[in-house]
Amino acid sequence: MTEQPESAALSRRERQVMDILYRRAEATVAEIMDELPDPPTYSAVRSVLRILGDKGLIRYKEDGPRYVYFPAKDTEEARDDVLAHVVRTYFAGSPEQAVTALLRMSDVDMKDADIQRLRDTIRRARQSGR
Amino acid sequence: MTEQPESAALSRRERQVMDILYRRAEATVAEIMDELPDPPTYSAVRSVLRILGDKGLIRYKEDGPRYVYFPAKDTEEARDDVLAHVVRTYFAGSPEQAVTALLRMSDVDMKDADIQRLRDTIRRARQSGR
DNA sequence: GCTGCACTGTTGAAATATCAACACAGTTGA
DNA sequence: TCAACTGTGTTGATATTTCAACAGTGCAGC
Repeated sequence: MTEQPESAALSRRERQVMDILYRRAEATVAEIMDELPDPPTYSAVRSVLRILGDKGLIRYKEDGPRYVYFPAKDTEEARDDVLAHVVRTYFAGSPEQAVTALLRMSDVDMKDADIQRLRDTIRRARQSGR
Repeated sequence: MTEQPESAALSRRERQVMDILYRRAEATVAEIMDELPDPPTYSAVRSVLRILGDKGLIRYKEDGPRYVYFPAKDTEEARDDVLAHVVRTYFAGSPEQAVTALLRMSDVDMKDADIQRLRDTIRRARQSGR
């Protein structure tokens, strides 16, 4: 069996909430509720937040009368984790392929020549770097 | 509320199975079972596969006496979808930032000058493309 | 033809996730 | 002060997910 990152163990709602928190960096219950698909009640959102807190994935600070929630893991670490997972799952472990896909996706009109140049750049960096 | 891709609607086990299928391209029930964390029984895995089939996310072909399952969506489309989600959720919608993180993470050891050149390449391609 | 084996098909129980209701606390403004 | 409002804390019902048991099918070897 292959070890999965903890994020893989999240339920549907838990994941939705974590995504919102990573996207916004922080959010109140009301804000989270607004962004959730098929928004449940305030109480339901708070249940999910309590569970995420129990799992150590989020924390909160007080902002006057209310709580502001944010991911416990810092952004950079979360980014590395998710990229590692995506590269391994969808790109056969090849970051270079992922980069190429990102560029193609983010700029449809990029010329093939540009992509080729980029690949060369990466390849050169690799060879000199190691 | 923000629209979520269908993958966001998957349960925990469903997502784990889909990840395995994307990573391996295809797999039998036994293979999936082997790779699942806390592997349940054969029957349990098949239940998940049936649900994924009902949702139209996977298909199967017959290989002699057994089924071989594979994602219904083709790999490239799945890659684009997952990258789009990651970029939006973790990189403030900036593919360029994602590329930089990928390169840094992947031990490419690119020089700053290389990264800068890469950025210029992307920027130029964007401007001319639009 | 049997028997054992390796599968799939289906059903319903058990575990978990999801959700809402309600009680309670602090703040604000009349 | 007190009523309305906006929060949190907790509990338990409901819905979904997860799982295993068992029946049925086809095939290989004796």
